[in-house]
Amino acid sequence: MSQTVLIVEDETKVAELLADYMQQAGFEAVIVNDGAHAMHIFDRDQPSVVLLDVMLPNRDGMEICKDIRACSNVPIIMITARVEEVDRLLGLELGADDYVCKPFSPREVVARVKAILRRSQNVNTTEHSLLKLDTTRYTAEINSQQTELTAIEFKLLQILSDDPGHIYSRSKLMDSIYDDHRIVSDRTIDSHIKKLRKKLSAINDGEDIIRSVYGVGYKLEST
Amino acid sequence: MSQTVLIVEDETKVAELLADYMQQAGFEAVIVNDGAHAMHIFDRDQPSVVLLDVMLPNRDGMEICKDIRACSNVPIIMITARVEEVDRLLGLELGADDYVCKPFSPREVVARVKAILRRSQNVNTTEHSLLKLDTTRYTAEINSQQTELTAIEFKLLQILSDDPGHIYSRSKLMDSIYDDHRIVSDRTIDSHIKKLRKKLSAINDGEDIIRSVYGVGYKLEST
DNA sequence: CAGAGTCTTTAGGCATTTTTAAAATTATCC
DNA sequence: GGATAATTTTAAAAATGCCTAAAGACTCTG
Repeated sequence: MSQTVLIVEDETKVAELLADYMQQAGFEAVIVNDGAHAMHIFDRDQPSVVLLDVMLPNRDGMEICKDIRACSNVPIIMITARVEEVDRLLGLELGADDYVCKPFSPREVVARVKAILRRSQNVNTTEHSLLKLDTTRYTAEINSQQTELTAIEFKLLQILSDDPGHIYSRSKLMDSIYDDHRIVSDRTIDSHIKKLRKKLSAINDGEDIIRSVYGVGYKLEST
Repeated sequence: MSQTVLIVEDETKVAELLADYMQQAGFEAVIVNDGAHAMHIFDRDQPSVVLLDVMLPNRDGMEICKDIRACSNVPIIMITARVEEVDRLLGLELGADDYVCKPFSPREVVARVKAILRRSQNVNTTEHSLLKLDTTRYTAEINSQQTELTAIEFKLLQILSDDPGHIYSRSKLMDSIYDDHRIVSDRTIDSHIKKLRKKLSAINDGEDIIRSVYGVGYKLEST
């Protein structure tokens, strides 16, 4: 059930670099290096996100963007060579969801892709009745009691609370926390979970809402 | 106590784009996509600025402008599709404070909004429970003790105090300080923060109201 | 163009967080 | 219930990010 990223980019090096990072992040990656074929592949593969270079041979990225928008609301991230161009593109109201400038950090692109997917999928996730997260403050609230979380603790909780009951493996949690594909020990996750549990119990009458599932991973109680 | 921008614009994409940028700049953004409801939302939310598209369904932007002017001096920025139209609008003396043409650069709009607020806030000082900022003097006051700030220090403090408790990343602070997309070292922000802290402590019994959040950024104490 | 003030960068020391490793506990399966 | 495998705890190591101070760069002003 892996999600597909369509990469429309003529520079092979760049395309493969992106593809590599996307795969590391758990996506399937499909590369098209020629504007003329982009729509065909798009129709065939029905990707979850499109990374679209503005400068392309045969067919301009902006045209492709419009064509996609004519038939789909799939998130589109435009890749452009210069910062100043972003403003111009924005003005054109092409309907892209985000913009990235070259030279970009692949990690950043992965982060944006994840962020966009999170946004577009958040629409139908129900909020955990008890738990509220404040992204601007990095705090968690249960029954109007608050606690401050570190960056990693917050992200971890954010993912778990995206879909309470869903069991996330340690490696999936790692992938979601780090935008680079760094490898850390499974025990690292345990360690963060432990700290999270401590902080959350403190504002929840000592009750633990994080459950470990033997041999699988962690989940949030799904009441 | 973040400031609100009311965006009256029927094209969803454009509205959301603007809202996004406004939020990045530390404002709250409210969107109305139908001229007929604009006044109602205006009364309800009491925005600090209004971005108003001229062409709207149901109710013309110019009429709305007049209605707002009938009951408020809030800054209004009109958005129009063609340059030539600006001249015509100017002739009508609608009472708008500024005009922007499509296709516009969102950054430019943000800059104009900030500029207008800077101007109009000259009169009333924004105040944190303890902290008062005087935009005309670039001074901060705590318990009737004052200190003078440099332009950058002042803007920095202004952003932080917009929403105490909100953690702003260094890059977000940079974006808010500079209207061009200039990139400076993260340490630069630290350096300004350091100077701010020194000046603020001096008028606050040595207490520091700026907190750093490891791996995230800075915030103002939110008591 | 010199001087003053402001802004930016640099680099070493310090603080916090993150990661690891190893021991203690708990769960699963037969 | 005993053997095995996974999780939790603990504590200490490693990594990362922050603070400071001082120096260099820049920008005004006269």
